[in-house]
Amino acid sequence: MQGMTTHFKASKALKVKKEEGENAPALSDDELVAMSVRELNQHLRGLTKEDVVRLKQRRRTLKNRGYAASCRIKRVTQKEELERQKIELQQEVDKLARENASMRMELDALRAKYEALQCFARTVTRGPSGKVATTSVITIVKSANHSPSSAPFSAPS
Amino acid sequence: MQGMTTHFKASKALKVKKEEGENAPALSDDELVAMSVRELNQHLRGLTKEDVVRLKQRRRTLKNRGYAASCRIKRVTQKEELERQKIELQQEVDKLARENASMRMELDALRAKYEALQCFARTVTRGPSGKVATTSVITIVKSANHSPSSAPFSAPS
DNA sequence: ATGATGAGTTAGCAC
DNA sequence: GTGCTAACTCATCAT
Repeated sequence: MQGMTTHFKASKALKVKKEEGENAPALSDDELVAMSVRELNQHLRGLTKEDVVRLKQRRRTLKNRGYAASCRIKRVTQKEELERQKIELQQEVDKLARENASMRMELDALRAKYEALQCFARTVTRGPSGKVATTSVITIVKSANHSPSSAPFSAPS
Repeated sequence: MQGMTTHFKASKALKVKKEEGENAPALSDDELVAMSVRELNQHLRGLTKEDVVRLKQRRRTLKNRGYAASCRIKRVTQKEELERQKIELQQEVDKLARENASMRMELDALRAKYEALQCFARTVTRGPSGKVATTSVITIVKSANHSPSSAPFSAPS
């Protein structure tokens, strides 16, 4: 709109101090925006009504510039946060899916082991002559059990 | 200047103010921004160099206004998309977690059933006198099996 | 008064 | 030239 305050960062230009006869302290943007209301009022003494209004408006504009920057930062932060959470959830999905697959295999293996043992139990309970049954269940168990840690049951001594 | 209305294939209708000696068609913003370059050049005939520049600049500004709007729409759309995906992933996590818990219970139940059967198999194979063993495994099975569909194994008839 | 945000403007990049 | 986007300004709302 009006060609004012282009984006240059005046960093503490203290060329003109608060000397006595000087009424224009030439406040930098940083100084003006960081000033408290009470400090501002001290700088406002001896200025025309128009200058007061102009200075206050400049302060407001500078503040707004900062608010706009915060707003943009907040926006990108929230977006990054969403993306972070999304990745986190995706990892959790992967982890649970892996656990799930692993458990499914374990379940299948156990079911197989169980059915093998069930088969053996049937033969044993049906035919009381246990010698052949014992031999056959050992064979079944060796083919069904893939984990060496847990034998389906102790072989009879 | 007003006699060249032979090109009626122009997209927008010719407005008023074309009759008098005024050669400013008073393009609306919508017309100007929707115009093709070729159409624009036709409207540029007989204008000052300054007016040409001004009109082109106005067109650019109007275009930019539209771009800014698209940019904002895109921004909120992407954010909504992220939130949608996040909800979707959360639902998937919940579903997998439920499946997981269910399978864990199934696994525990099966392990218990298996151990009961294993126990029974040991007693049967160790002591060949099968009468007491048969009775005891039936008792164990009744306490460990919670699903009525699958009995651990058929009770001996 | 202060802070936040939608919309419009400008500068500047990429194609 | 066209489209996009960061930064800025302004209007407007809420506190």
